[in-house]
Amino acid sequence: MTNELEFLKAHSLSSLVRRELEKLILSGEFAPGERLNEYVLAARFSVSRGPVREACRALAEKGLLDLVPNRGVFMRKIDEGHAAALYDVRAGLFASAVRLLASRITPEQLSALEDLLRRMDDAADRQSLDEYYPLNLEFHDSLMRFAGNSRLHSLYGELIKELHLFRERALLHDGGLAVSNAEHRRIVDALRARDAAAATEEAFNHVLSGKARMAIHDTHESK
Amino acid sequence: MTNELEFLKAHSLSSLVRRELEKLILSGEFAPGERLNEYVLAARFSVSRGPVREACRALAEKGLLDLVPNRGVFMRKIDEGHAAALYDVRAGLFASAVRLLASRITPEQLSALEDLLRRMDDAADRQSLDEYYPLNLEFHDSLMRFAGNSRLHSLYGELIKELHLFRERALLHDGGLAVSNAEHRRIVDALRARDAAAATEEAFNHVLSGKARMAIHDTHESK
DNA sequence: TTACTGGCAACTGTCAACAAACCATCACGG
DNA sequence: CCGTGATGGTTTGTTGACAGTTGCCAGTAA
Repeated sequence: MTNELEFLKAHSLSSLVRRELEKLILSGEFAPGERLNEYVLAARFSVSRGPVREACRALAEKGLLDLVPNRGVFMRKIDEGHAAALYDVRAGLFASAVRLLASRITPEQLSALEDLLRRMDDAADRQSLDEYYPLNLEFHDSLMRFAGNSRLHSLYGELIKELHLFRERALLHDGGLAVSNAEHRRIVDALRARDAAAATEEAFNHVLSGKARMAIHDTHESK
Repeated sequence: MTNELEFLKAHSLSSLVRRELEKLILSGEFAPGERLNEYVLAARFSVSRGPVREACRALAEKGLLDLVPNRGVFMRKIDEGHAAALYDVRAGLFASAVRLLASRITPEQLSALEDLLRRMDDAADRQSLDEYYPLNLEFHDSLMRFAGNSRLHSLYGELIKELHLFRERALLHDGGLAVSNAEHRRIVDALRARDAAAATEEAFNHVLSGKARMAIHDTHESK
């Protein structure tokens, strides 16, 4: 039995609302560009508008919501250009984590990654995106965690959440699974060899390949 | 004459307080770990506690303040471990920007960078940290801007602000100026050659050299 | 029909007050 | 003398209400 009172004492109402609202957003409850009514949200969570406002401000700061003065909060609408930019940032963070990890990876971490590789191979053989997807997520998250830099890890997680807002196309088309996992394997191989430069390169290109697989075109920011 | 009403209409009180509070924080007005009284801040800015709370939440989200439930907001205290981690993230973002820039840099951008290099050389010759420091800042900022990814740029800026909280030691000791600028030059050389891999490597190592110059030890996160 | 104006409804921005939590002080008992 | 528990003041968390702004819509004139 989880004691909810204990949870309430540790976290304030604002943070609870924030967590709940974030879940709603990521679950696709609201359409992109849709306006969120503070009053309605407050009623939905049975709190006053204060905590709702604070939660919205926090989520806007994280990039999940747009804030327009005197107009309200809107679901962030991510276009191709933004998604492409986010992918580039993500590639940089991922490559950086892999680079750090190359010099300090342990045998246990290596075997954990190799285990994930095998399971992803199985899923790819079966063309099962439903199996592959969570494993892929865990693979990336493990790498970030192993890098031993919590800030890097959390930054990456926020980026992933933000990218979830952009879901216009399928994440991977069937043929991509094997290709994607082959890239994973090259990263792990470089890590095992403790070749920081090669691992960095493979990691960076892996994310950029993912961007290409999503058919996101690089609209170079004009301004 | 700047019309202040126009400014007030565009930005809400919360955002004004936030901006002002950020300036205070970065100017070193408060000691690390010091507690900020919401009521006092509200009185100082002649507003109610609401906007102050929202501003504090936003700044806490950005990593400048610590938020403890039922206790209040505290100046973020950055220890060596955190600073080291931030430097690693910064290295990743910087290297990533340089990598992106390598394939699209224009002659105008190159000559702008080279101009900064020359001026930094002058400052280094004169051992003038006061001249060198802003130029160094502008050099890094220009690179991030030229990369053409606004998200990368703003993320980097926030990281720099956060690192400002850690000011226990001098930024560069005299001998470091020439060394630092030599690294800058290698980055620009690689960019001119459009050698993405080399530029990435130089950029990453430049930031890590900066970390070493600050004598920040790498306390590998235990957990 | 189209463009403009005035009023209306809804919503956000801000404030002041209430309730709960925390910290320090001090009295009391072992 | 030290540990324990009560007590008061201070500060945060939350609420409800008020004021200002925005966008919509009807109505009128060209």
